[in-house]
Amino acid sequence: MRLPSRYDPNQVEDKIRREWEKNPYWVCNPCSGRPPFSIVIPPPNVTGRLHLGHALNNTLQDIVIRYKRMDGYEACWFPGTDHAGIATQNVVEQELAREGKTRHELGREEFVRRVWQWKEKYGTEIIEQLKALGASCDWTRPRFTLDEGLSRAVRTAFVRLYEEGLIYQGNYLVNWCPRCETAISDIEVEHCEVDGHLYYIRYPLEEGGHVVIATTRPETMLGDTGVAVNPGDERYRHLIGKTAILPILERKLPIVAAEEVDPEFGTGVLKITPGHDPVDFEIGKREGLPAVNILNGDGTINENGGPFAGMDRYQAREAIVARLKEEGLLEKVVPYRHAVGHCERCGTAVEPLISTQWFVRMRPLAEPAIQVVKQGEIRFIPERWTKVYFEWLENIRDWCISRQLWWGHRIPVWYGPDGEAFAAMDEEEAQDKARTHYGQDVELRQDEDVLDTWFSSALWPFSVMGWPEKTPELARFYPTSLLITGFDILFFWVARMVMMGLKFMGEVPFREVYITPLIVDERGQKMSKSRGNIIDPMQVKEKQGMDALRFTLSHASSKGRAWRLSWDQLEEARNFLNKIWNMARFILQNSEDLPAGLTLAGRELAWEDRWILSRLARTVERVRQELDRYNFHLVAEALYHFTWDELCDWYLEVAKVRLAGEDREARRTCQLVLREVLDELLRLMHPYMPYITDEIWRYLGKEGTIALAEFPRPRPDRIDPEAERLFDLFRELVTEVRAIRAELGVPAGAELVAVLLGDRAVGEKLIGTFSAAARRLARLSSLSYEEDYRPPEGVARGVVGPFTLYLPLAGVVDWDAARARLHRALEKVEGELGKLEARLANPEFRKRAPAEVVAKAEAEARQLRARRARLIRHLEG
RNA sequence: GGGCGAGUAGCUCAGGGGGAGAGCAUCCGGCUUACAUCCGGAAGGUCAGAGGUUCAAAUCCUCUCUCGCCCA
Repeated sequence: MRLPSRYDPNQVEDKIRREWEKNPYWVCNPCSGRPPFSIVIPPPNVTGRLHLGHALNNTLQDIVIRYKRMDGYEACWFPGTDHAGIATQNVVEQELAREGKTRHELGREEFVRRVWQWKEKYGTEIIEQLKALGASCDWTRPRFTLDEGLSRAVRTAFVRLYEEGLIYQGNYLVNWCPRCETAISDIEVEHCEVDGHLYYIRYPLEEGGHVVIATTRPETMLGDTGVAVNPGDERYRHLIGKTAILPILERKLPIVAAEEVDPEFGTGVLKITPGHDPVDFEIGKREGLPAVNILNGDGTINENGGPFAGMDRYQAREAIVARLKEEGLLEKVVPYRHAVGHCERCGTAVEPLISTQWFVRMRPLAEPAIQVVKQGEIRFIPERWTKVYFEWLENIRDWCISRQLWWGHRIPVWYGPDGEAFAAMDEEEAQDKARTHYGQDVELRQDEDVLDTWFSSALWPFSVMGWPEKTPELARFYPTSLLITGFDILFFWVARMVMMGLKFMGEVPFREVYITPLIVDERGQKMSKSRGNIIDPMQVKEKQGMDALRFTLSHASSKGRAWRLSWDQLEEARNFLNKIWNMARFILQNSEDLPAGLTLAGRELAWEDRWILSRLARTVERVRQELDRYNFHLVAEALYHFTWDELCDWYLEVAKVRLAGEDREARRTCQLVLREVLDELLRLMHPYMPYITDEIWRYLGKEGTIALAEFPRPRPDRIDPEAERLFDLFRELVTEVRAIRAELGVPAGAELVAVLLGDRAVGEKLIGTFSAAARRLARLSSLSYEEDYRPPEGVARGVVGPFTLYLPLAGVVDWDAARARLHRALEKVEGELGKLEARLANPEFRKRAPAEVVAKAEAEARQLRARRARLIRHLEG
């Protein structure tokens, strides 16, 4: 068995992946007897390529699902993709634009066909990348939010909500994106601070004189139908009930009182534009002021804009300002920074616009969604997200679900000749309903609009399992066990799934929600194309491998909202993989001659065997515990520490003594322990680093994939404090010798004699057990315990636990350095002892602190005093 | 305006009542046949600041400062 001395993930990962794909390892069986554990994937957009956000949450999902699968659960991870209405339509429109065409030229049917083509071509790319990441989804059941079954789920949900009065149509002010030419929901609007201007405009009064009104959007004055002041504002109270004249258009504007007016803003007088401002819309409704729409869907001024009709909204702004200036009605313009809403998808400034849209009534759905979390039926991790969830749901507004797009679920509503609406599963059913309503057959036409993508996503946890059919999957795997996603879609998706799950399934969609942080670059900035700071997961795969990426990403589960990723960290993970590879290589090479069928049972273990098995048992416990708490980073740390600092740095080094020794049986025992530890450690690490562990697993001569092997179980019988104490002493001895050598400038090759003095029983046991190992690791020609030792001239002294260590070094060494070293050690001991003694001298401490804390402090103080005494003696000698 | 998060070694971050940890970087020494993607050693911190609670605070509470995010 010749393994390369460097681990090359590119050689391994694709090979293992093909192996996984040839076999039905991840296929789950809803009828097995195992306890179920299920996750639905946050469906990535079909427009997408895998980015680090995907890589992160899918790595974590995969870690959990692999863990549960190995631990005996029927673990099912449901995969799929999202049709992503606006985003996908946009990319296809861009493609058309390059051909010099628009979707309108193509027509709806042809355009939708183009999008499907696009989806077929690119929609699988991200799935391929997820597979490359190692995601062990049940790939035999991929779903797409626009496929036949899910479309049926969407129509079913819509019709039911409509029939219960939870969906309604209305003419309201919505957020309109003039570039996408569709309505979008409140949470699809991103507010960003923008440097603009505040324009102070004179509005003449009918009775003479004028009021000055400040606005950031002067073009909206074309839609003004009133003026408002705060009723408590002394300056303007006399104007209430009077009339102002709109400049340019000369419309009469009643002056009304409104509490909403902030006397501090601008001049304290507000123009009322019910057609283009949410606050004004409310005031207008209350005061009976008409709403005038001045905009076309593309952001140009419509026929209500008088002389400005046809201009773009920003052109119109300039033209209006120029005109006002001409007429002497512009008092001043001052720079002003304010928040402007932008379309989340395309970045265009959105316009509030009145239009007829479909809405979901949210209050009745939100209330139960709040309750289930309050009652603990769903738990957020980290817990603080619960509050964010509540705050949104408690202040929820109705959800605008219609979109003026062509790509998506067409709204299942048909209109009769008089505009009567019939929501139905299909046209036939709509006809039936219409017939009943009208008493005769009439011509129906279907609503042109499609539904917000998130409407279908909200049904995902049960629609992927076949709802509205009653399927075995639903019976077995709903509610799902866990959802892992980013906080950016807490409102868009998580909250809505809870509402819809409760509504249609009568049960929460998941028990736990793990919220991941956002990944940013090493300087803490968002990764973006424009910044050029993107780390591409597929590039990482090539350079360091997916296991390295996964291991690095698993560190992200800390407390913050943002987590910095750098190439340095990826390199660290790559080094770790190389370490694992070489550790395995060492074990394999040194146990090639191990006869099959030998086991550890009945063999007498060496102290170091007991130590490593004890450490491994503790690591297993820790890993299970932290995995169960989703402390992914602590698991990673435990794996790293055990593998590198305990197994490689100490156990393997000590094992070399027996491996190279004459004692055949001792050698066999050592080989068996090495194999045992490797076997168990690989299984323990598998969810984190599936490729390398599966590869090594095969070299161990195991059947099948490690992914279906048993996850290590707790072994309290292997925990061995006595072995740990003795081994710690051994490590301290070796470390002390090494430190003295290094600090005193002993040539690296020189072999030294070492003598220990102190507790006899322990000393003899230590040396009897670890003499050969200590000699090897500390480069000693001899190591002895002596009762009665008279140190010669030129001896270096050290302290090891309860022992004094002597290293005769005549002529080899820098004695000033030796003294300096002892001085530093003494200072450190005295510092620690001083603090400890002060604590112990405090009667309150003795009275109030737990007994074991006091006892521990006393023991430590004793040890420190002994250590100090020896150090002082050494300095004197 | 309201809320949340972060501030610990030069850098990236763990730790969250019993006295400070890792990786990288730095310095010194090593190709010791698993690994130089390595090995051994060292140096480096009044845990943002100020109060408080406690026998005991990086850790809990209050306030302040800096940065980031979310909601209005």
